[in-house]
Amino acid sequence: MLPEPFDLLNDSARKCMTLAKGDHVFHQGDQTRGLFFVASGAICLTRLTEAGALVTLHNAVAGSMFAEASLYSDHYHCDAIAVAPSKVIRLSKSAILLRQREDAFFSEGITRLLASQVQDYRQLLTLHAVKTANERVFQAVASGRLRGSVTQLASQIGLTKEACYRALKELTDQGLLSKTGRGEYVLRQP
Amino acid sequence: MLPEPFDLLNDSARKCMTLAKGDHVFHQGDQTRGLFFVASGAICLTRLTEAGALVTLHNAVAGSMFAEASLYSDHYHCDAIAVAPSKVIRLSKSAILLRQREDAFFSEGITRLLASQVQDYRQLLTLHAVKTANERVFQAVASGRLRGSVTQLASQIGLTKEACYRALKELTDQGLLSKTGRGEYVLRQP
DNA sequence: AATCAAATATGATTGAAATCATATGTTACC
DNA sequence: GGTAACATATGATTTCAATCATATTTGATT
Repeated sequence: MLPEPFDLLNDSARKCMTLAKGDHVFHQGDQTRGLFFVASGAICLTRLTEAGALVTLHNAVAGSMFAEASLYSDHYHCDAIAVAPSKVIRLSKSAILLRQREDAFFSEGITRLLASQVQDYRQLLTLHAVKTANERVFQAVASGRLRGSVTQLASQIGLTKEACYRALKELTDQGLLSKTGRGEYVLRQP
Repeated sequence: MLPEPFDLLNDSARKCMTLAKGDHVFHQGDQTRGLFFVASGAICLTRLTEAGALVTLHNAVAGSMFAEASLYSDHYHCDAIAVAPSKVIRLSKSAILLRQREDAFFSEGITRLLASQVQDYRQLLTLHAVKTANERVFQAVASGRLRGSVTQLASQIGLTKEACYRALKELTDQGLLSKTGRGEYVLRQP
């Protein structure tokens, strides 16, 4: 359930929390107690800047983590609020830092996880820079991003679901994509 | 010049390379020799997918790094090509992996760097999801992204420079931003 | 001082995707 | 078996940012 290498941590390092919509996971300024995995629901991270503006930093959805950087600071620098009924797992900061010092394999696992997240986010940003909907959807499919629903793809790549459906249709008409029996889209082999 | 913790590496672990536009830093499939820092110019990372489509993974600009994840694989999984005359510094994979094993402070520095990159990319993606140009520019300024030129800001947040200039003007007219004597934009204090 | 490149700044026009609307198909659950 | 929720699908209309055009200002280079 937890992504590597956090699956290696024993149960005492994990604290499950059930949240109603609107509940805080933590507040800006709270002492850091660990990082989090979203088991279900969604968590929104917002920060009140010095100038008084509310800035959204991240919307963490089921299956993803948040507050990794809290490992290296004493206080959370944003609010984490459930935007839907959610379950999150807190991974103890002290347990992680201890394990990281004692277990090189675990430590490398964290670095590896973060490096692959960086890669993925960069690719997503690059994808967002593609101007036309057709080309964007094509690149997204080509890089294997269409696994869940079209709606999920749409929100990932910064288009509406309608625009995605239309692009998929046009790309199929142009022969760049083809649809399998099970309704999946794949690249057309030249 | 190099970001922490790579500034700690001694000279023998750094290899400077000067590239003409179009030169390859490495090819997909090459043995990994390290990760890279872009001193000047710009490097584009592209991958040829199994299905034969060319996907851009990242555009690395001056001051940023690329191929961090190559630390954990034997072969580069993309091409890195200079899109302008560039200087890059290669940081030796073996030196990094060795140092990482022997120096906990160095190892933590890498994790810290990657964690803050993850944070930053996430925030940028969140920013890209903001629908209107005015709100997007406001959030960008509120989170301190307007340091360089407006043109740089524009490409970061996925707008044209014209749209940015217009948004800055409208936000100023609305009293949400104000312009300092030196032409800098700051949040209007309420 | 002259020249060139880039940043700043706006106006006019266009176009592509968002929005709104609607219909059917598919699961899942009481 | 009914209905509620969501995914798929596509047409009509609107809107906002992209594009194109142009001018001034600033900064660097010779």
